[in-house]
Amino acid sequence: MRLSHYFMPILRDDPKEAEIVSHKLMLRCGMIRQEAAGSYSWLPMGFRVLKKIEQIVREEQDRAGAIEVLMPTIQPADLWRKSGRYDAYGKEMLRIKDRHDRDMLYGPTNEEMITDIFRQGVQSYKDLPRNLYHIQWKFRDEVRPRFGVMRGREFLMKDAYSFDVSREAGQHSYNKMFVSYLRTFARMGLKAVPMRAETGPIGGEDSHEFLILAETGESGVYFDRDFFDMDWSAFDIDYDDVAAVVKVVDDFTSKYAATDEKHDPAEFEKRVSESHRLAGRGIEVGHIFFFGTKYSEPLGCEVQGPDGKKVPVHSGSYGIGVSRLVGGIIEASHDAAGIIWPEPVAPFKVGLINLKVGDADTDAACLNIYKALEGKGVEVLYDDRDDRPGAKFAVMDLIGLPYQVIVGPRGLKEDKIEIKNRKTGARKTITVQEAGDYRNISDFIEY
RNA sequence: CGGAGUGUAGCGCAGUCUGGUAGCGCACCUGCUUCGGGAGCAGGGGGUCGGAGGUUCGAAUCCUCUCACUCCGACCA
Repeated sequence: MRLSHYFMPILRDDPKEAEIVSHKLMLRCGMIRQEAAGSYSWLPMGFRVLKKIEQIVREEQDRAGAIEVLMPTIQPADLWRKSGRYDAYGKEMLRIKDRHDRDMLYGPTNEEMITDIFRQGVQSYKDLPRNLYHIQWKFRDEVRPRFGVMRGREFLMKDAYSFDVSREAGQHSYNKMFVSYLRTFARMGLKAVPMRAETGPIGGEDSHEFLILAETGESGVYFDRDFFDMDWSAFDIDYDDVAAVVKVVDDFTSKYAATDEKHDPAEFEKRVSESHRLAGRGIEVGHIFFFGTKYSEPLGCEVQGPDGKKVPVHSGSYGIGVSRLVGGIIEASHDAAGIIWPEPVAPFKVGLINLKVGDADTDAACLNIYKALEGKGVEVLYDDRDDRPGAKFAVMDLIGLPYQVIVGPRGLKEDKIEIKNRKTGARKTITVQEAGDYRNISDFIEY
């Protein structure tokens, strides 16, 4: 993409309304624009990141055996009247009437609907287990939205719902989601620590929150520093291997980790040596629940067992805050100059900086590099605007693409171009010859 | 939902107390000089002051109502 043709309204100063760093940076980079309290338009830069995160979530859900569906944002109230939650949900639920004066609502969640879908489609234990998920916009009319996309009213969320024939099978479904969450967040460059959570008003038998560390997190967290030394990437696991899945879950739940709600200082001191005790703040990016039959019994969500009798299914629900993750990743990965995107979610991999637009040699070199990278499938944002070098550097650092390829007349005189790693600041210089007249430039960009 | 505050140019703000017909910085446009870490000079365009009503010869400024947004608290992915 050529920057001269792109839509990326950069702000030089922090907008007044933004409190936290991710909100400021997202506005300054032109990733989002606020349309109403807690409701945002996603501009091209932000949209690209959102889509990448969504896709990683999708791939890992699929890999763990979940099946994607899509349910509407606008739901009939009747469904919620049946579950008794239409009145219970309160003002957080946005209620709407259609032209026939029927009560509708903008879904704050889809539990009722997915349960209905499941009941209609599954009658026999032979059809279990199943895990259905969707990635959809939801609306909760929060009293006080804030922190940009971290706590908006409209937000993109992945919800999965598992249905199993027995407690043991349900636990395995829960464990699979647990492991898939580790994989999902690790792929985004995050260490999301699983912490035992209050099941809260939703209730159920088991629940874990996944939190990433950030100063602006909404929860206090206490955990064993061993988490940082664990291998977060080696879960190339066979999800059907029950024992292997259990082992990973056990590994990650054996260490102490708790939010302030569940924190027990005495236990913390007992289980974790002083030098390993870490305390900080965390942002919740995922939350999983195992309900058992808590909901299926009252809702009559049953299947016919081998003996012909109806048995309530064991269910679980699993959420990931997709839009929230955009802000969360920035909170966890930025510096004074701007965002530092982890490569898998970066809007572009490479920022190509033409330091002297209009200089024939520089223009030609940049164009060659641009074409070579695009030809190799490397996403590149080419700053071909007629602007001063300093401004270009500042903008490129601000938007935080992982690598910058810097080309100017001064370097080209010696047949040299420069590659900078945004995260480490490391720079290396390569010659045009080394890059095979730019054709192999992608080989020199570290991945 | 309680408390506090703010709405003036794309962004950040001054002007409001003490009414006289809107200003600054950045951004933007033109030209010249500059050009490896947010350049300099000169010239220029853009707002009717959140909205409605009222007071007044005259309202960004005073009064009434209203809408929106922000912050603190309680709540929450």
